[in-house]
Parts: sequence; C-alpha cells; structure tokens
Amino acid sequence: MSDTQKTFYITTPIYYVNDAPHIGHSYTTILADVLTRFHKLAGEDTFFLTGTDEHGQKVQQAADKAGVSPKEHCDVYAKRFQDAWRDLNIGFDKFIRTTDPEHIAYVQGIFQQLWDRGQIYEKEYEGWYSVGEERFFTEKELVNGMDPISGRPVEKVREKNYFFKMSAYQDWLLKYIEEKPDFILPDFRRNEVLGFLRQPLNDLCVSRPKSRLAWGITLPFATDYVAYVWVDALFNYRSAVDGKVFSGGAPVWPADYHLLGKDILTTHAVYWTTMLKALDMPQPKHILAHGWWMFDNARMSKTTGNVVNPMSMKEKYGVDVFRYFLIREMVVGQDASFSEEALVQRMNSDLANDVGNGLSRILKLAATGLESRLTPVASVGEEAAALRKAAGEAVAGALEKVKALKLSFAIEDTLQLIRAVNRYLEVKAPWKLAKEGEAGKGKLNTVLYHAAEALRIGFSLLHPVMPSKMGEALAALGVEYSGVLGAEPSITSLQWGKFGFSRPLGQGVNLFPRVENISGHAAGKSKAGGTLTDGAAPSAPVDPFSLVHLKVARIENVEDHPNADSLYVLQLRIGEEARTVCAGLKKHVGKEALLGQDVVMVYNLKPANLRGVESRGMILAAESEGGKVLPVSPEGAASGDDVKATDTPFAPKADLTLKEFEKSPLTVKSGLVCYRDRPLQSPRGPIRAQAADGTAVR
RNA sequence: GGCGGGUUAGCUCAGUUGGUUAGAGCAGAGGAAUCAUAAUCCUUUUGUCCGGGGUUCAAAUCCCUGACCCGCUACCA
Repeated sequence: MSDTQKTFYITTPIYYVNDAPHIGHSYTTILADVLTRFHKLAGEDTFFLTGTDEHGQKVQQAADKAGVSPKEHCDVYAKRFQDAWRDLNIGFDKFIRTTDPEHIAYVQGIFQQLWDRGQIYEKEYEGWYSVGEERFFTEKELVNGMDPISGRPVEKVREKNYFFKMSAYQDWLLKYIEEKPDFILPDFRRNEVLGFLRQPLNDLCVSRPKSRLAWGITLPFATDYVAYVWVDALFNYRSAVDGKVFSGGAPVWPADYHLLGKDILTTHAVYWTTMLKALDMPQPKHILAHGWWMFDNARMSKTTGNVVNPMSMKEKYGVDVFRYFLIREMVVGQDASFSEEALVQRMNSDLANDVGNGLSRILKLAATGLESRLTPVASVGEEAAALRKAAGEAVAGALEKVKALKLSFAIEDTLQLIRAVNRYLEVKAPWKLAKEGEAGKGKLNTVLYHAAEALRIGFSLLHPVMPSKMGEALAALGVEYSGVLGAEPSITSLQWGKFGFSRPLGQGVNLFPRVENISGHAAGKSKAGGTLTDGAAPSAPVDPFSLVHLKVARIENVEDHPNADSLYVLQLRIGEEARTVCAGLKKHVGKEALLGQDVVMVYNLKPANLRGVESRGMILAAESEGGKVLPVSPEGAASGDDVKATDTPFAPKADLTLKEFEKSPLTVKSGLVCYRDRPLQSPRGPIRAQAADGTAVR
C-alpha cells in the first residue's frame, strides 16, 4: 500500500455493560458498520471499534447481588453485546472492554502523564454527598436539600479529589470549534456546544475515592483513588489503537468519526477534546451526534393491538431488512420514527418490488432461454450504453453521498440504477427473444448480460447495508462469494465489465418475499385509500385543558428563595397534602399578602428544580400588561378542592409539562378566570382575578 | 425569557451563490405489457413553497413581522 492509501477509523460509544442492547445501541453500531463497509468498498483501509464500559458503581452492585466478582459479571454481560452485534451482521475490528488489562494500563499511563504535566491538581472538595446514590451533588442540583434522584438526605462531606484543569482549555476549544465547522456534526449540535462553551466552564473532577467506589482503574499517583468513569471510558478510543498502524503505515489514531447519541455530546465535545489537548494528542476529525428513533406508541397499539418492540423486527423480517430500514429511513443527525408499517412499506416497495423482483426476472429469463449461462458480449446498443452510464452515475453519486454522510440518498441513487435495469428490460423485452429459440439466443444473451452487469454493480453498492442478502444476490449472479464478513465487493467490483462468466446464474431466488399482512392488519394496497405510513386514523384532538389538574391550595408559609432574587418558596396545603412550590412573585407581592391566602395551583405539573428548590406545582396568577402579577382567588373554596372549567372534559395527565400546560390559554373575563370563555369553577364558586378583561393567567 | 433551527404535493423530504413551466421516492388515478415476488413500464394531480409586508427587472431562496413546531438553555412554578 502506498502513502496515499486512504484510511478510516470509526468508533461507537462503548455501551454500559449492564444495559440490554436496544435500538439506540443497534442504530449507532449499524451506522458505524455501514459506513465502514462503504469506505472499505471505496478501497480504504478501515478500522471499526466498539465495546463495553465496565467500571462503576452499578456494575459492582449488580455483581454483589449476583454473588460474583465484577469481572465475572462483566464477562457475562459483555457477551450480550457481542452476540447482538454478530446477529446484526456487524463486522467490528475490535471489541474493547474497559476491563481489558491493556486499557487499564493505558488509562493509568494517561493519568500519570496528565499529572506529570501539571494538568491535574488535588483539592479539598466540600460537597453534598448522597449515600444512596454514592455521589456528590452540587448545591444547585439538590432538591429541597435532598438528593434529586432518590430524594434521600445528603450530608456535607469534605473530601480530597483530583481535578483536571479543563477550564484552562475553554478559550482554545471555543476557537477550535469555531474554526472547524465540520468538527461537530450536524451543525445545529455544533451551535449548542458553542453556546455551552460561552458559559463558564469548570474543572473536571477525575477521581473517586476507593472508600466510595472500588470498581475502577486505580490512579497511579494516588492508589486510594480510582478514575472517574468518563475519563476511563473516553480513552477507549485511544487505548484500543495505541501503537496500531494501518497497512500503509499510517497510525490509526486520530479517529475519522466518533459516532454518538446526542445525549453524550458534551462529554465528547468538551471533556474528551480538552483532555486530548492537554496531552498534545491529535483531535478526532469529526464528532457526529445522531438523533433518536421515536415511536408513536398510541398509533402502533391502535393498529396492531400491541406496542412493537423494534428489536423483534429483525427476527420477523430479517436482519438485513432491519438494517436497510434504519439506514434508509433516518437522515443522519435528525430524529426518525419507527413503525412496523413503515418498515414493511419500505421492504415491499424498495426491496421486494425493485431489487428482489429485478433479480428474479433475469434469473428466470436466463434459465429458460440460456440454461442460466451468460457469455461475454461485444456489441453495445444505445440502451445498453445508457444503462452503463447509469451504473457509473450511481457509483459516483452513492460514494459521494456516503462521504457527506447522506446514506439514505446514497441508497436512493443505487435504487435509481435498479429501476433503470427494470426499465431496460421493459424496452428490450427479452421474454420475446426467449420465445424465438435458437435465433434469439445471441440477442437474449446481450440483453441479459447488460442487465445482470448493472444489477451486479447495484448489489455491490447495497452490500454495505445488507451484507448477507446482497451476498446471496451476488452469488445468484455467479459472483464468486465466500461469506458475509469475508469477501466483500471491492472497488474494482464497482467497475463495468467485471462480470464473471465462469459460474451459472442461480435459480428460484426470492431475496425479499413481499409481506401482505402485519399482525393481522391489512398491509397490502388498500382500496379504502390511505397509505401505509399514514394508515391509522388521526387521533381525535384532545382538549389541552382536559390534561390539566387544578386544585385549591392554602399558603401556609412564605420564604425568600435562598438562591434566587425573584422567587418565593411557598409551603402549600392542599387538603391533607403539603407541598413546596416556588413562585416568581417576589417583585410583585409582599410576603404578608400571600400568607394564609387561598390560591389555585396546577396540581399535576411535573416537578422542577428551580435554583436548588424543588417546585411541585405552580400558582396561577394574572399577569396584567403593566407587569403586575396577582394570584387568582378561589372564592370561598376549601383547600384541596378541584378546579375545573365548565363543559370541559377532565382527564389529568401525570407530570404535565409546562409546555403542555401553556397550550391552554387562561384569561380574565369580567373578573372571572376563564379557559376559552368557559369560567373556572371550584365546587363552591368561581375563580376570580382582579384584572382587566383579556389579562393572561398562568 | 435567551439563543438556534424549522414550516415546500396525501406522506417522508430535496431545492446549491435569488433567474425561465418548483422536484424525488412512496401513496392515488389512467393505460401498456406478461419474463418476474398481483411484481414491472408509461402517463398523470388543481402544490396560496405557513400568513403579512418589503428589497429587486426577478424571491421558496434576501430583509422585517406574525403564527405554529422543534432543539439547547434559563432566577419559567
């Protein structure tokens, strides 16, 4: 291999070993696999890394519970990922486990280097420690002075820890990302990171004392501490390829792509990059955050009677169809929605009708007219030349789109070629030639050769997405093919004229059988109209106010928020129940005026943490134009009464979000609080507000 | 509330630096053909390019504004 040999190193996140592999893991890993296979097809030297993250408290706990060592526990659970990837035709080059001795030694080496370079310092740290969660929380994270996750008490603990000087690299990183527009992809994620970096950045605590967490990598310069799991985990990308070179001699690091879900973008874009910078190591070329698969459970359950687990689709329709759907349907970076209907739709129209049927008709024609044997052809007609041109365009277009990460468009380009083959057959009508017997044989061979050659190139282009099915398809065209993960098509196989004539074509190959029913639900052409992707009736619009649960509450105590200028912390009594609620009334109403008052609150609002105090609900107040804000008053009602709007259904939703609540506009009309002209009522009377008509209430 | 993105055919989306009759796939309608997985091929839709202003010879594209949706973020409760 020469110096100009192009190389490609791609990574997935390492998955937390306790997790069960789900569609999120699968999508990332399939995407990495497809990209790798495409780059390999384009003639590049590739390296594909995935693995498992095996340190941390939860692993230790799970192991303790099972009565095995953490390592034994990990051995069992890491295998679930390896098995899952094997089942999904994923051909990674290395599966790293953070408990691998090489990785542990590497991370220790990193810590020593950072320490030697003065990038890590020790600091007495005083914070709120939750025994339940075995971790610290910042003042800001605490909710009512309690652990925000478990709700259990926290204690103030003073402890020494080691910190990485992350803040020192803030300006550098900001500039770096600004200067490299394609470093973080897609660009809207890049903007989010830039926004994040324009706020003050803290140093990063990179150690945990063993007294609290023993299952981790021991720090070389402080043996009673282990590495913070994120540092441990991130360096897998580096440790896995330490000292490794491609066949051309180029080092594998830096990675071309780190693939990841949008939820872990900050750790990669900020922690990882600054640590590499502190070590003078090259940065990865791109960090790509992809979207989520969404599920419309309501619709799924309506049409098929149950919620479909997407992972079961690979058993039901085959691994390659599953891979095809995920790659074809999702625009990299965006969210996409998963439904069985859409998958079947894709499979039928793209794979069965175009790809599978296209192959099928050629095989049959060759079998009946030419004993399944094709021979080289010299003459090239006008249509054949056009087909050849289409093949060239498909190859160029698809490879270019892969480079731009537009995989669904690369697939579309390839399907154009397959459709061109079907069109070519229509024009040439080889079935007529087949009926001419010996006289038509030469022409028949010519037509089928060109069609088969175009299909061969199309199948080679689809191979990265559907390795086993396209392997079968290529074999049916007589291409020597020795397995799914072995002999992939090469760059030369994308050239016209590489058809091998030594083997007969296959017979009776049905690559993608059409599916007419899904779980008893009609999936074929529907005479009643409507499409499959839009098969379900639109759900009846729900009155947004019906989701809201309002209750009368009495203010039993008012205090200033310890941490915010405009907030009060109110203790409310709702019937028998006591709640803490924050209210942004400090600038509008005196404490005395609130104390003992009855108010109306949004009872089912999702709890929120406001500057360290959990607020479980919200007081309704009228907001006059002059900026005056006054709580509304439930005349004569008793604490705990429900408040409803007349003639409005009542079906409160748990954990209503503020956004959902704001879909119900409340206004004042003749001194009464109304929802769309319907006055709000407690069982004992209307809700009043001292404000002009039209004043918004929230 | 702040910042950013979006709104194009029934559905999912393309539309480069403003330039002629605004596109693809799927779905629908009509037709041809019969080698093939009731598959294929051809033809086909009246799209207020979210609304309203403006700049320009010319705007889906640029500017302002309004509505709705989404992401991040916040002393939103």
